[in-house]
Amino acid sequence: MARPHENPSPDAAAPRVRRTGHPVGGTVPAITGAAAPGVVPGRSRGGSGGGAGAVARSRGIPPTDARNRRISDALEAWFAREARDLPWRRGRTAWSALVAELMLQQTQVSRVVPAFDRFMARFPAPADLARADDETLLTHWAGLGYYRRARLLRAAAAHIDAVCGGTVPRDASALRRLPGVGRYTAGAIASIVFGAREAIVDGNVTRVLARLEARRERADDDAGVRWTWARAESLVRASASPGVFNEALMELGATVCTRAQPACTACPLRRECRAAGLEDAGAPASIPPPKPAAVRRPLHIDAVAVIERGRILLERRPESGLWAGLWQMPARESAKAGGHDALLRWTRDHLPGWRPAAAPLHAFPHATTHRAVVIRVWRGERQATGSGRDRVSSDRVWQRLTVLDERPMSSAHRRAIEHAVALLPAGTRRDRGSA
DNA sequence: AACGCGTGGAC
DNA sequence: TGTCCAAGCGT
Repeated sequence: MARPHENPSPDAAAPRVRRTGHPVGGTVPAITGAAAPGVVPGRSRGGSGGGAGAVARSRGIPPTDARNRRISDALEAWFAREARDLPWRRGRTAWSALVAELMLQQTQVSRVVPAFDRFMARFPAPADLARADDETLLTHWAGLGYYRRARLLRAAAAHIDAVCGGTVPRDASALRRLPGVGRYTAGAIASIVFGAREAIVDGNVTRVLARLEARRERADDDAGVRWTWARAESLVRASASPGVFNEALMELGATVCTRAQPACTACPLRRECRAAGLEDAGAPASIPPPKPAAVRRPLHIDAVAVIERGRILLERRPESGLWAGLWQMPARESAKAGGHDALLRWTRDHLPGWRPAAAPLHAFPHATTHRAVVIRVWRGERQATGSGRDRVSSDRVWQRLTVLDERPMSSAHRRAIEHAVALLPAGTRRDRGSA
């Protein structure tokens, strides 16, 4: 796991530092070691430092400031005790953090855990990823969804390799110039890896802060987003260690202040939480209100399983759109369900020499965020057209069934193929040597 | 600036 | 079971 090159994280071990019962308001040991070179100064903590802070204290700290400090102290102390042991928190470097953050965009931790170490082992430095071909790249991203992120990460790696001398930038503004790195990701890396006093807002933070201040409205719109970022910024200004605070805020949302059943009795912010004090029963769980259901457009996919001598015919999807660049069985796609006749016409044009069997082998639904997909799998039958070897266009391949996992595919299409192979006669599955 | 982009956990 | 949504970003 040691990744000795480039950007060792100053506070990689921060959550694990000894916190022998420091009460809220005490100084935070060691994690301020994140105040390494290049850190945005921000507010210094704990001491009786001169300047405006001391003046403010002598006149009485504004309530919001005191509250912000209580919140950030309690949260950081909680995180020091309760932080989960996650792969990207071990031996963290800026590169490993960048990989983790891209993978974690709109993706749950449990999905990323198995993929992360494989990816890092294959691409230990930006230069390794910058040179990767599509197949290798997407294979290592398989199952994570939102495959465009993989290409953006590769583009970021290429930028780092070519423009930044192989080193991940330190500033949020420089990080934001990397493909795939937006406001959240830049702030996360700048703060968590480099200790910069940058705020972050993700889904967890949005929910936690709305509950903390009993802000009942959804924060999707412009005003809501502005409010959330402003609140996050005021808290990170008060925090002892911005990176620890930011990670703790997300962790709280992921493990305690969850969407449906928040564990308020276990929450370190219970005393500060304004939703917890609301009259209506179960108030925190009702914030924010659910978003109205989005319409899912139907998509019907009729895939033809063309299998011979232990090989299956695969085609590559277009470079943009759904499942961009991934492999699948030759398939007809349409907004409305088509019958056998429609598929037969389609195969005449797109799959000469083959035709679909009379009835599908299998059919199953698959939902994406915006689509209600129905996939039907048909067995491909030889047409008696006599000619020799089929012409296979450049974006199609005969793929050996024994090494199917070499081809990056969506989960949906991989499942379709597994069904097809399982249901076919054993003879067609057998590999009869080379050819 | 609204929309497209995957997959599966949780309830 | 259907529904919401998760360490968002690019266009």
